[in-house]
Amino acid sequence: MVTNNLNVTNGRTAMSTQKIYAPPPGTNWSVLSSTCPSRTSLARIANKWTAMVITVLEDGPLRFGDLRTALEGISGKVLTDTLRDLERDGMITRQSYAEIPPRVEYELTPLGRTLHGPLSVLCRWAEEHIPEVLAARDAYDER
Amino acid sequence: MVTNNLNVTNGRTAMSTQKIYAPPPGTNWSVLSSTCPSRTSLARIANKWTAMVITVLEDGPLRFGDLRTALEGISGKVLTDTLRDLERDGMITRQSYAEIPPRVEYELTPLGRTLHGPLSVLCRWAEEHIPEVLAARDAYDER
DNA sequence: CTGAATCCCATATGATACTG
DNA sequence: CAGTATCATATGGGATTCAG
Repeated sequence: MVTNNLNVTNGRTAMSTQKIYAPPPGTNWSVLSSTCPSRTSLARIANKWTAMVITVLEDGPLRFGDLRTALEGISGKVLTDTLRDLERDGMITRQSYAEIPPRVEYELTPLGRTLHGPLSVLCRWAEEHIPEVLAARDAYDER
Repeated sequence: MVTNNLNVTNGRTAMSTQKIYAPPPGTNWSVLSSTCPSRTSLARIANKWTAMVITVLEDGPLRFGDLRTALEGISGKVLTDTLRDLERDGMITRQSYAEIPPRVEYELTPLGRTLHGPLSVLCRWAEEHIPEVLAARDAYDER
């Protein structure tokens, strides 16, 4: 199941969006506030699989199996859950074709595309700084 | 306990770092590869609490209690675990003062500081796009 | 055969009580 | 104050089974 692990009362319609999410007077209304809905959003995007999915989808739509191959090692369930969460949050679209064998394609939405830059930066950071991180781990564990 | 949830054989010393993490010939050696150590790194940084901790620490060292206050809603245990993981990976330093009452300060390392930009971008993205995300959720759930 | 739901376990996270 | 210990629960994730 796709659960919403967040301690926030959902807003209602898209129309009233701006009003609902305005900070109460005198409140620091940021991702740091436990009552701010943006935390739900941060939890979704600051996530290992999300980062990889968005990064991989940049080059165009991919079907389920291709994503699974690209994201070496992800299980079917986790990929399904991740994709559904991303679809729900408006980051990707899901296009199912009535064919045999079945074909389902996932594609970045404009919103999702705005996330690609930031997330790919993160992926690159991870790749570029492994040596330093692993060295730090070695040093730390040696004590 | 602080666990390492990763499927990677640790490298050995900092000296041999460059050799060990060179990709086997013909391999796409990226964060997408399940055998690439950078995944361990990505898992740590692409994380809700990590993003918030690094973001908050940018303005200078903070002590445990201040961090806990700033990161509204985090439990002591989780904050401890998160900080220890970040320290192990060389992102922050921990300075303990022999005073009563005790004082412990956490500070970004140069390595950690290189992460601040990318992660704060993510936090800001979350803050700026909540309306769109919540609207998308509304639309999705309405079906 | 592809995509995804189900079952089940490991881990992550959180609340609470306790200590130097 | 800054943790640790313990316990309870939520979530992540893999193996398997199911559906079209």
